Amino acid sequence: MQNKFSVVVLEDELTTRERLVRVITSSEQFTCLAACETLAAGRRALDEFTPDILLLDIDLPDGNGLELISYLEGERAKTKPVVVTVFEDSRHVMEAISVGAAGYVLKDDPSISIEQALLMILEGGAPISPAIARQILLKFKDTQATSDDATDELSSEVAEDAPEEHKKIESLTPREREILVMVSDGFTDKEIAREKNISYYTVTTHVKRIYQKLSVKTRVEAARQAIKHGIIAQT
Amino acid sequence: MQNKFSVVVLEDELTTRERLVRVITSSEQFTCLAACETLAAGRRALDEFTPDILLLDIDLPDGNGLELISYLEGERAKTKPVVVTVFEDSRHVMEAISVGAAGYVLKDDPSISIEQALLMILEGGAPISPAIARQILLKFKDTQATSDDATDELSSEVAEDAPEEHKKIESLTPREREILVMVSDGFTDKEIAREKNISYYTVTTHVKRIYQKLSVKTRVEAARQAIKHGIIAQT
DNA sequence: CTGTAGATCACTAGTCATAGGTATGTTGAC
DNA sequence: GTCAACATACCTATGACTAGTGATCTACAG
Repeated sequence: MQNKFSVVVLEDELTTRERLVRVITSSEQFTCLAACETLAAGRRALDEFTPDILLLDIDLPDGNGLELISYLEGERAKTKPVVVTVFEDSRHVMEAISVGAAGYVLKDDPSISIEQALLMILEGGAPISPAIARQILLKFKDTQATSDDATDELSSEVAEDAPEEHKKIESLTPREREILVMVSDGFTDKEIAREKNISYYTVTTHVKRIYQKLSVKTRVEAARQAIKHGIIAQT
Repeated sequence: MQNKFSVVVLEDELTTRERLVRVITSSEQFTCLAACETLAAGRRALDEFTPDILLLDIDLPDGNGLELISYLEGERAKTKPVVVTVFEDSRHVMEAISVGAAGYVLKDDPSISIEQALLMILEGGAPISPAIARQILLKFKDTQATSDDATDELSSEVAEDAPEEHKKIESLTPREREILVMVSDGFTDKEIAREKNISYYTVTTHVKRIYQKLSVKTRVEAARQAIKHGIIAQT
C-alpha cells in the first residue's frame, strides 16, 4: 500500500475546519497533518511539514490566506494550494489564480465535493466550482480580446480589464452614471431624489437598470464596480 | 408583459435537440424560434431571426458549429452563443472560447442544467461545466505564467492620509474587520451570519459597532472606507 | 477579585432597498 | 411617422438595514 497523501488545512471557522478534517481523515487516500485557524499557525505548519495539498480559506482573522501560496515557492513547491472559500467574486478568484492557486472550490458547493477536489489535484487537474468557472471564462475572454489589439492605451490608468465588464459599465446612460456616482457615495435613493429634484420612484428605476446592466444585486456591489472602473474617484 | 427571451437551437442529434427544445418551450421565460440540425439551416435561421441565445453543437454533419459564432458579429451581436457539446478536450474548448462562445456546457452534465445556463446568460454570466473550467484554468495559469511581468503587485501601498481616519480603521477588532470585509464584498447580514456560523443579530451588532467606529451610516460608506484603507483588495 | 474589552445573542420599530410590474413624454434616427 | 432609447413616474410586496437597548459569557489586566 502506497503512503497516503498528506493535507494541511487552514480555515478559521470551526465547523468548516472540522468538516474538512473529517473528510480527509476518513478517506483511504489522505491524511491530515495539521489543521490551523490562523495565518500565523498555517505558516508554522508549513515550516514543519511539506504536505501534498494545502486547503486554505481566504478570509482569516490575521490576514489573507492567499499570502501563504507564495510562501509555497521553492522548497515547498511540492504542496498544491487549493482555495476553499465563500468568495465568488472575480476579484478574489483572479487574485487566487494569479498567485498560483491550483484549485478554487466554494464551501458548500454540492456540485463538487472536497474529496473529489483532492483527487483531481492528484491527477494533475484543477478542481473548480462552476460558479467560479464563469468568472474565469469571462476574464479569459478578456485577455484574449485585449491581447489582440496591441494598439496601446496611453490613457487609462484604470486597470484594463474585462471588455465584457467594460461593456457593462459603458452601457450606462449619462443619467445612470450620475445616479451610480451618488449611490457609490453612500446616498440613499430618497436623498438622490431630493438632490436631483426628481421623484424617488425615478431614482429606484435608474438604480434597477444600473443593477441589471452591471449584473449586481446590491448597492455595495454596484459601488465596487463603479470604483473599479473609475466612474468615481477613489483616492 | 415583457417578451420572452428567444432561443435558436442547432443540434444534429435528434434526442438532444428534442430535449433542448422541450426545456426551452416548457419554460416561462424562453421561447424557441427555430431548431436546426445542420450548419446551413442554422445560418438560414440566423438570417431570419436574431435570437437572444443560440444553443449550438460543435460537431455537425455539414461543418463545425463554431463557424456560426463569428457569423454573429455585427448586426447579430445581440445573440449570445452557448456551446452544448460532448467534447471536453482543451482544443475544442479553447477554440470555442477564442471565437467568442459565451458559455460552454457539456451535454448530460448534471451539475449545470440547460435552463440554468440560459438564465446565467441573461444575467451577464457565462455558464460552463466544471470539467471545462478545469481546462480553462490550466490554460489560464499558463498564459499568466508566461506573460507574468505585467501582473501587478498585490502588495498594498495605500496612500497615507488623515491619521485620525487611520485610527478609526485601526480601532476595529479582528472580528469586526472580518465582518467589514464581507460587508464590502456585498454580502448581506444574513449571508454573513450563515457563513460565519453566528447569529444574524450578532452580525448586526458588529456592523453597528463598525459604523460607529468609522463614523458612517451605511454599508456603502463603510465599504468605501474599507477600500480606501486597504482592508480589502481592490483589483 | 474586579473591571474592561470583545464576542455573542435578542427584540422592536422604523426606514430603506430590491424586484416585479406599468406607463408617459421626449428625442433623434431611419 | 415609427421605432428605439432615455428619462421620467407610480405602485406593491418582500426582504434587508439601521438604531436603540439590554444581556450573557470569556479572557485578561490590574
